[in-house]
Amino acid sequence: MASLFAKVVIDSPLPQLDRAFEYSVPEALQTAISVGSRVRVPFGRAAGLVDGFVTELGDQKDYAGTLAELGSVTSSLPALAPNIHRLARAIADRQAASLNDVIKLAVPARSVAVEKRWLEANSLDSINQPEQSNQLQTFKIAHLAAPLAENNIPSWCSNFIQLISAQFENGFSTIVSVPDFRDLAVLAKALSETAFCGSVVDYSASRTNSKRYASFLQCLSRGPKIVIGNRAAIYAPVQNLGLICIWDDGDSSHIEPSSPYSHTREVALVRQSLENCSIVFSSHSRSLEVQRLVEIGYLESQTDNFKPLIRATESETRVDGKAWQAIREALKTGAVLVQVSSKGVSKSAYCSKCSDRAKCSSCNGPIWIDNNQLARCRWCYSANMNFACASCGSKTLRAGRPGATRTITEFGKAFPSIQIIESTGDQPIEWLKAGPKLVVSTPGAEPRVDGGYVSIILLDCNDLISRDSLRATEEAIRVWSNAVALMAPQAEAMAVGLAGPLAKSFVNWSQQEIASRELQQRRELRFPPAVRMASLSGERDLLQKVLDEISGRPGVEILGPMPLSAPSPSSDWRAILRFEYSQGAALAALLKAQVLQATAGAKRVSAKSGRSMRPIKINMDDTEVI
DNA sequence: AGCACGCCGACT
DNA sequence: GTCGGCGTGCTC
Repeated sequence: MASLFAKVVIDSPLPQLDRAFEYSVPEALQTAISVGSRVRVPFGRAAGLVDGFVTELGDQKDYAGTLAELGSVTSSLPALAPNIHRLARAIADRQAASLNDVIKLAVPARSVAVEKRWLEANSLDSINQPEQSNQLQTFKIAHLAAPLAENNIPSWCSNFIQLISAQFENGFSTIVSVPDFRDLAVLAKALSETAFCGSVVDYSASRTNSKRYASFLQCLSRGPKIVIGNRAAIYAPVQNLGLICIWDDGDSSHIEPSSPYSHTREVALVRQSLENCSIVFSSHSRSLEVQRLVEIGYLESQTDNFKPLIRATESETRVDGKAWQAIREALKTGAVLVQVSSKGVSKSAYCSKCSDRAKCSSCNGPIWIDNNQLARCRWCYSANMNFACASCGSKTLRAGRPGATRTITEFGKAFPSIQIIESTGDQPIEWLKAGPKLVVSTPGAEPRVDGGYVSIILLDCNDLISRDSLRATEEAIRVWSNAVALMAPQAEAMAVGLAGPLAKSFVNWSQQEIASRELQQRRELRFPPAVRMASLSGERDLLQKVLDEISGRPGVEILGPMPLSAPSPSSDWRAILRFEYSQGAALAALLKAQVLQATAGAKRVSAKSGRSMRPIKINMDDTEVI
């Protein structure tokens, strides 16, 4: 038998091992091995074997030295398909993370029993092969979905199903990623009534390991699939991908909370370009990232022609007369939703005259009132002693207002005979039957009600837009819009305490205009997504060492570093890097190399001091910092 | 991460 | 003369 060589990626969190190692494949293993197989190999001076995936097979070796022999083939199954390997590599590079960080998201743990059962029904050569022929004309769309449902199927679902159907009939698969399990339930139900319901793969999170592995294998079996799930679904190993659908990309559940800190939207865009498929971002309001892609001509904007009935009332009291009246009227016929902002303590500073968010005089970062009552920038840590408002010139600050603390008891007193239901993030209610009832809910936890709410009251509007985040307006519009989408067709929504141009645009459902205006502001202030912002955090000296190597790079601005909590020798520090999109790839590579070098040299320092050494954390798109 | 290689201080 | 300290570097 001819000689065979395998390149293997090792399962290790170490960034210095983030590359392929080459092994010779002993004759006995040559028939079992394929690209993507799980294998075990000898590595370094470790006593046993370590796990890895085969990424390449060939009859020539590249490595100049002597090769070790591959230890064993755990499973012939191509668990790391070439397209998923390419995607994972690209995401790791973009996020300055390791391939293994991404593989952990993309490839579920193996379940021997599930795999055995699958192999009995599907032979290995029945696995779909990639094909690019007969692809429908591709499209890249940003879709503003009507806040409407017909027969309890939201318009965004029907729209997705139409697109999925065209792909399916042509033999191509679709991946749909949604942020919320309620959205997933709605979509799954709508899909269950289609002709292709048998090809739907539930790829959702929060299931047992064996179920996840079963769904993973289902994606590999013959025929087009419709994969629906949360973040991880974007890595589903389908081999004939025609379309990616992303619902509500503004929802922060689309962000991976640990390394590689990727966003489903960005992973989707990378996969779309690698596999040359179509992509649709659909939502009720538009995220500024998608709006940017529209404005640079990458996505084509599409808007459903429907305008919900919305009134905005300027009000000093939390629930004004008009709102009471609307609730009372609506309760005669059906369910009423009252959206309240969740309680919270705010430390951000505002101009006391015009209520604009206070911004740092040197870098435009958000100003907070720290524990010593000093107005400090959250980004560059400079003290803003001589604050002057950028909008009105006023020189006085005020701390943000604390969240409202009213309870639903006041509604109970006002409507003693009515059923009152509370739904919050901690204890969400999912579905309700139609009929008179008052539902009080925090944003994102609104129960769905059969036939829709007959009235929706958005309270605390002003609180929501003055939250401790520069994304507050974008997020407020998103949660209001998603609430409005739960209304019955002829119903009316009321936004209490909302005034000015934002109120006007929202009432007119001018979603694109709102996003466009907000994005223009971000451009002027050089905030994401007009630019990108990465955060680097870790031990102060180490961090400084890395920053020294980055400083002076064109197109990259360093803000900080500053302590993350009260300064102490052990507390972590954080610096923010503001950079242009064009700098992304080079900066990620540089950061990864520099962090590796700095932490390698620092090992002995921390060994002497007795402190355990934590590596520097790189988040290439930290949305928390704004 | 492990683990060995390598070059300077107190022991049979 | 050597045992062992941990700083350095590599792992196909």
